[in-house]
Amino acid sequence: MAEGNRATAKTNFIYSMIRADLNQGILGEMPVHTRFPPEPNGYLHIGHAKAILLNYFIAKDFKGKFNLRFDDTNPIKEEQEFVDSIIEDIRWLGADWEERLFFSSDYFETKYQFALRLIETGYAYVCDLNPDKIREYRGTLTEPGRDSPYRNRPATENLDLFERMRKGEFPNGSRVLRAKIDMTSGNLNMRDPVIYRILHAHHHRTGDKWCIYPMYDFDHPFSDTLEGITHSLCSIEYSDHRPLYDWIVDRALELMPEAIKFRSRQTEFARLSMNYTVMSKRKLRRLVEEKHVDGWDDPRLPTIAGLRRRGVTPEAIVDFQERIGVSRADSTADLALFEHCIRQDLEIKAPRIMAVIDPLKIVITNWPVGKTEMFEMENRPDDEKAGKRQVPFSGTLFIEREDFMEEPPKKFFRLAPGREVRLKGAYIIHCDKVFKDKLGNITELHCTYDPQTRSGSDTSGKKVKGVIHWVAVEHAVYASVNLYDTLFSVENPEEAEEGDFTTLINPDSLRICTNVPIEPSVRAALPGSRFQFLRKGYFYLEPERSTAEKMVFNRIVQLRDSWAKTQK
RNA sequence: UGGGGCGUGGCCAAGCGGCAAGGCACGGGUCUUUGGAAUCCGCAUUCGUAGGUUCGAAUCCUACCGCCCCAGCCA
Repeated sequence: MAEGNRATAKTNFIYSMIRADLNQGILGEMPVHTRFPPEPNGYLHIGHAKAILLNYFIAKDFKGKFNLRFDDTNPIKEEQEFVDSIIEDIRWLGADWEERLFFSSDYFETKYQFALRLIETGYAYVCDLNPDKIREYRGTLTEPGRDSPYRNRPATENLDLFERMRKGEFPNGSRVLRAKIDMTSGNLNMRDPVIYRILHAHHHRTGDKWCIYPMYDFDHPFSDTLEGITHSLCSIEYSDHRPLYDWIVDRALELMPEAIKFRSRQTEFARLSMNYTVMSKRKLRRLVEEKHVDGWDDPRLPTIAGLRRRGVTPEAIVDFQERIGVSRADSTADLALFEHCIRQDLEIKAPRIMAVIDPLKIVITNWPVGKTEMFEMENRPDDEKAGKRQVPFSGTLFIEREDFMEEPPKKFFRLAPGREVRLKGAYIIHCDKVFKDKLGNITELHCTYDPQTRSGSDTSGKKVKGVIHWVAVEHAVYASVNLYDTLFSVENPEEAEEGDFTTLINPDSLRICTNVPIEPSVRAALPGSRFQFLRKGYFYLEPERSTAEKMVFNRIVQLRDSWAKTQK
């Protein structure tokens, strides 16, 4: 999609809605303004990336603004550590909030003033019911609730009580401030929702200044109006909260118009699910805490930190986000689509290099002893500008164990006794002899090369179907390679019972190969760079864990493998 | 038995009364010194089901079915 056309070309329901809003002029002079409102109580995952990028690109496409605002209204669960990691992740994704980094807690005083006005005008009251009683009075899904006995407390008394709540005169849980709406509403959220609670807790930003904290339903819409958020996007489960959102916005417009920049509105969209992984915070936390994975940034996790450590690029995530689309229907994105996006991005970025994951030694018996020949190989097919590199070839080589079969099935184009293959960029070899240990394991192959088949100047006229990669033994650099696969072996681990979902973990989700021979040009690789190991996949030179002595590569994604498919 | 949503091919997703976009996946061909990439072709007579309105319905109406969310002083 051409840049600049996105605002008019995108067909999802949110873009359509914004276009309609613009056409009807309901934004007035306001720019389209979105925000991402994370609670700093955990790590971000790819589902959050969908929301972040959706909000960010809407602002960008409509030449509007995008805010980052931390929803930090519950000091018990929130920590600065998460603020830092969230900022790092969003920045890495490329969503730019410019100078608009905010915290809900920035507005605590204004919110308190707003609450005071709600009380003065009879829209809110202090309720002394304890949590159990509040629940009891709320009724059930099918039965209406009953009015709290404190519902008609005089405003002056409410004001006094609320001010004393702020001063810290009452213990946690003893009283709350409630909006006076409708205890018989079919929507539980409208049955006089609690909007302030007493919490004697240290807040990561405001310290001990407050001992009452606003609830999400009160806080969020009000913060949106203060920031001039025109389109407040959230996930489907908040649909039921929309009437309350509107109620708060309307009260703000009515009682505190001087502080309000816009009559913000909420729009919900379906959150992202993906197969072969879990996204729920509880399950992710268990995986980390029970050490099923190596921390929040384990490359098998769908966390942004995990994807980054695995080597996935932000561009691939953006592409994925664009392709999955946005709607209100529950949906599960296919891992295959994500992998496609990753490959497509790396296909044009990653230089090729040869590495042999599971080495089998071969000896070229007619190769002059001690001779090394250099071959010039392209860093990227289809792109000469990517340059070339020198790759040494000699008489003892490693090839991939799976590229040889003693008794090849039909359609197997690689090496087998008496058969020929081309060693990529070098010569065609013929397999003469197979050596085995006493257990019958193949230990070595003896082959002969055909001098006339030199790559680029082949005069033999030979045509071989198979081309395999290789590494010269005496020139190899040995690295550690982490082969990652899906963390779960079933498509929908999220549907499993919380109690036993860990039994669904894929036992082969990580295979560590500690001595993988790689062609010597890898020595020049910069930490954080990505390569395509020819025929094997895309790999990331992990900067954090690589040392001067040993490079550590993570497999980002495998190449498509139509041979593996035909084998099935 | 309350309220709010959603149902278009295996997975996403356009479509908004004029006769089913696109992507991924899948199947097949071409090309290829990556069984990669590229490229071409195929892939829903049908839109949860049943009725109705209409010359004409995925789109409008009615009923039914299925799935998801809501009873935190979490967000």
